[in-house]
Amino acid sequence: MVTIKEIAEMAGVSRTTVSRVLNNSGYVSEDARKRVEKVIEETGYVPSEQAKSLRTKKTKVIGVILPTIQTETPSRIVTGVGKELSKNGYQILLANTNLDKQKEVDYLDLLRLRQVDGIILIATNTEPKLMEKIKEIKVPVVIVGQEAEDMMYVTYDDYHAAFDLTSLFIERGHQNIAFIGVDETDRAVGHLRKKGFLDAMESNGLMVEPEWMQTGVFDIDSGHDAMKSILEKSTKKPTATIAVTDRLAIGAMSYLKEKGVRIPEQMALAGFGASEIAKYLEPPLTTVDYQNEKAGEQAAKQLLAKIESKNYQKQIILDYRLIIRKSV
Amino acid sequence: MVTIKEIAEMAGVSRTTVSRVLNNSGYVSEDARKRVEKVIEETGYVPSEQAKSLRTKKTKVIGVILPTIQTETPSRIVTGVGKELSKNGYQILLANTNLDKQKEVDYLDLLRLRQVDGIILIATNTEPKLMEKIKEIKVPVVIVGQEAEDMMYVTYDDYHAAFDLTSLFIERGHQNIAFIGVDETDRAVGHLRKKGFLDAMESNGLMVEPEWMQTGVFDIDSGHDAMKSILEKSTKKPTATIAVTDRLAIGAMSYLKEKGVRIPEQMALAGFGASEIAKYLEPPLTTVDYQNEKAGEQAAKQLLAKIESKNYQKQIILDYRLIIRKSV
DNA sequence: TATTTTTAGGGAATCGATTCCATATTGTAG
DNA sequence: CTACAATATGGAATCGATTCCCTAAAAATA
Repeated sequence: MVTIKEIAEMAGVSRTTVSRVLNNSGYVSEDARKRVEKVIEETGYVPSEQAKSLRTKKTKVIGVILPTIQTETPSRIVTGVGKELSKNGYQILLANTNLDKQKEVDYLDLLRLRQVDGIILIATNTEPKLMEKIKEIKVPVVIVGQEAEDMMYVTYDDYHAAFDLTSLFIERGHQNIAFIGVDETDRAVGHLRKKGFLDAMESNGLMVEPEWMQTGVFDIDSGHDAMKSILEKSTKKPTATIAVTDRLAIGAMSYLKEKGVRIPEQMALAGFGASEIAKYLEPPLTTVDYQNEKAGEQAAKQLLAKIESKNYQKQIILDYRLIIRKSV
Repeated sequence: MVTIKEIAEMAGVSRTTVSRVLNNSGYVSEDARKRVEKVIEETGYVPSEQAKSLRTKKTKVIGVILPTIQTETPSRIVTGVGKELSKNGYQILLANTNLDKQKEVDYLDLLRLRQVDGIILIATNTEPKLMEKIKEIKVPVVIVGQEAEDMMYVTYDDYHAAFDLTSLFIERGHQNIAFIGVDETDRAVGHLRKKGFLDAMESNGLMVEPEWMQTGVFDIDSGHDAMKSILEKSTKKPTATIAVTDRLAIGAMSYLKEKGVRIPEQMALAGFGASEIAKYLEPPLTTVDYQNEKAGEQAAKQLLAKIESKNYQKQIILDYRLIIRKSV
């Protein structure tokens, strides 16, 4: 591996001059510049990022913390982040928590030690422990998917998306609507989507039976089980169900099919997340598209702007789009 | 950020001694060690990875090159890689090619410049340009998902998996079997799975009409289109179809449903990859499970062994498992 | 007791860049 | 013809660790 020192010797100049050519800074004569450039060309020299970052305190690496890489939402976000970063010569250091909340906190520390220039946190919660750590580490952090006071974030309008989706069901004549949610420590998915649903129901003067409100985790089976609970436990049967993720909806759908319940005639169904498969289900699933890739791009863009001390938007709430298919 | 120099001053020793305590090397008196440890404890000092790697030429970072993060196979592999690496204090630098072959080559260079200790390449091909670059960069590289002479790799027994799956259809009485493949530059998925299929057919004395062999790309729609071609173009109609990925199978399934073709009565169907959704399709899809996460773990394990000059297995071919469901 | 070996610890070089500061040369305004 | 600014370049310090080499004291051996 050739170093700046050797380039300097070969070009008959000092390391300083080579550095000036590299960084386009200071005064360098046309003659010297040519010689240095020629040697660089010939040797294929590329400066060591290690050495550079030791001196400059910049690594051109962004840490990305995510709960799992195996579901579509985070994958798409990372794709967006990656595209934007690579355009700007940055790279991603990946930290996968495998859904372990404690690790979200731990990785913040670890990434700081790795001297990343910034962190993108695809968050599952906004608990105080996590928020405090973010403030403590003094590395710019952008949260994706959750709102949090004082923080930089890019998120979705979960409340209104849920409100609109519920309104759609109501417009189509449904009065008894069930809801499959997740734990409310996930403010975005757990709390806001539920609130949007409940407010839409209330503002239309509709009641929600407690048995219609079920809670699952982020997998298909738990959607299946939730649907089962809804149908078995409720006395008044709902005619529609909203699940807060497509996977929960898919699980619900599989239970309905097992029981021979026709969709949407006997039970309308919708999810969130515009998963690829939704379109190919039978019937195709109504869902909400959040443009996760764009969220990732935005997060990266704002983070880089902040890092490079340019103007940036601290908080972004992205739009959503209902994709209405045959399941309603 | 506190440095080794400050720790040395606070503990009343030289940087050398602090370094010795840190690395458990050389002679340090019990007394001095205690003092240094106390100061480290109090300050929460952690040595800079930058500085360390500048000197030692080790970064404890592994580059992972993948074609996309949005499909299950690479995601699972990365999950496995991540688990194994983090156990050993290594981290992942992610390079997403977004299916651009040229970038596979480019990223090898880029990761080398970042001084990664090793690279895991989730490969889509084994073209000479790529293989040459791997040899050129002199960083240990493990290929996942493809076989390649002289290289380190972890892959699957694609040939026999396809052979067995085809045999299963034949055992169940199918004689006319269609095949939805992909481009053969992807040796594993394109070539070997096709060869396994053809050899199984041949060894049972079965003919394959050219119209039964369709080629798609790695998405659902192209499975749909391939199925369409098969049914529209063939004169003798197949009674079963094998698709080389579950997504292609899902596409094929959606076409069949559109046309009211019953599965498996009129057309049996199977895919590869054990995608999560396969189980919830209607009918549940028969598929081949490759244990991708394990492949990722193995790749990481062997790579680290190589890096740390321990014994390692250069080439690993992992087992597979047929998951037989109602679609056959 | 003399000599060798082990233990302990520091000084300084090193890794590969950037950058401050000093110096030399050339150009330009007064 | 000065004086001063602009241009051009290099020496050396710096970033934060590791590590080679050297010295000194303590312990073991002759």
